[in-house]
Amino acid sequence: MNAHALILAILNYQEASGYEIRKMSVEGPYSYFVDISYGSIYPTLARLEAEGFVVSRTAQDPGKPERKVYSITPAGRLEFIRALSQPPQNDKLKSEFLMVAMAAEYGSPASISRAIGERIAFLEEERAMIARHMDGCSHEGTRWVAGYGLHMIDAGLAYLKTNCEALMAIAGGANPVGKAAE
Amino acid sequence: MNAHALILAILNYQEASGYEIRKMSVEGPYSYFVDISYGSIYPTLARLEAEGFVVSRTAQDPGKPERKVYSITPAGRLEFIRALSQPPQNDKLKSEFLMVAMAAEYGSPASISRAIGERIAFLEEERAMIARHMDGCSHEGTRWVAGYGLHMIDAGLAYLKTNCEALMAIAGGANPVGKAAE
DNA sequence: TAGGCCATGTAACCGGTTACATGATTAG
DNA sequence: CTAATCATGTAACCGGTTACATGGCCTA
Repeated sequence: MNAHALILAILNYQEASGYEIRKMSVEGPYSYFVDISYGSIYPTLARLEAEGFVVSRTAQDPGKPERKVYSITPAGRLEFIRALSQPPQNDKLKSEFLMVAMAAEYGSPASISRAIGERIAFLEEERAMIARHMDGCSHEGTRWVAGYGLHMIDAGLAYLKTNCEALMAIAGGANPVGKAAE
Repeated sequence: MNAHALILAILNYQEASGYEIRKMSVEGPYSYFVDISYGSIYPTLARLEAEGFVVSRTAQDPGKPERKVYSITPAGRLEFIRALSQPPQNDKLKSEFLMVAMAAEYGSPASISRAIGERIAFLEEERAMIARHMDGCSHEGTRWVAGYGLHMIDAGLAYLKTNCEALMAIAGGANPVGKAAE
């Protein structure tokens, strides 16, 4: 899922400015499984417009800077569907937490406990965000995906809560720094 | 988790050649949450050696090409622990499947059903791989992480199996191509 | 009046992938 | 004889991030 396809996907359902697209990818319903920043949004929007997949108009709300609101064209919708119909790549998970957990023996119980605590806090925050998006949203596909997200986050939280002591016990083992420096 | 830290993490537990490191990141116990290819492994190994974090020796097994086996140095271990002690970044999930699911209304029931089927197959394969790594492995951190992986995969499979009909029902709705091209 | 949010955009950089080049050995 | 696996490495490219530049409005 590159910027190209993601932006098309968003604009397929609503028109938006670059700023709003970025917000959606960070705080919005897409944030669970995508990520994108200004540095790729604005150039991509310009390219999509040059290719005829989106068009822009300027909008001005009183007391706010001028916005460039992009909307998808018929060609863009076709392109979106084309992108959708390609066999999806397998999910890619990048987790530093799991790396840290794997090497728990090199952390102190305190640092591991902090890492777990922070992770639980993060997951609960994310859960709340998804739940917030879910009610008030009537789009079925979005609700299905949000349901998936909630389910997975709950599973993660459950594992963390029932196994945090086990992980801290690993951390409490030998003196790893000494071991590492031997 | 960049190549630098990942390679250090692997070499912290065992010596390995670039080829083996790549295998581990694709088929091995690390594959669940990292990914890396030759094009970044070999240059990174060279850099790590120049920096004194790893050393290499050449090994030759009869009937096989010569290998360059890398092992971590005390400085490398310190560097590994340093990397570990930095606050872990939040997980990043990239999922094209979820994007496709979200836009299920633009797919046919058949294509959605195929996507779900392929995903289930993939998850089951991954599950088997993790389970395979888990027994026969006595390293506690690895087992904890593998347990996490199994737990999450099971959660994903459960959601998919109980909600696949719902998703296909979305796909079976309107005539999306006509809608898209209108 | 300082900081935060709105809003757009660029340039430098970076981490990584893809594809290629090379070559030996083994199994079918 | 062919394909697969083992094994190392490079070069071109790419997608993306980070940091910067700019500026107006609103709130504390």
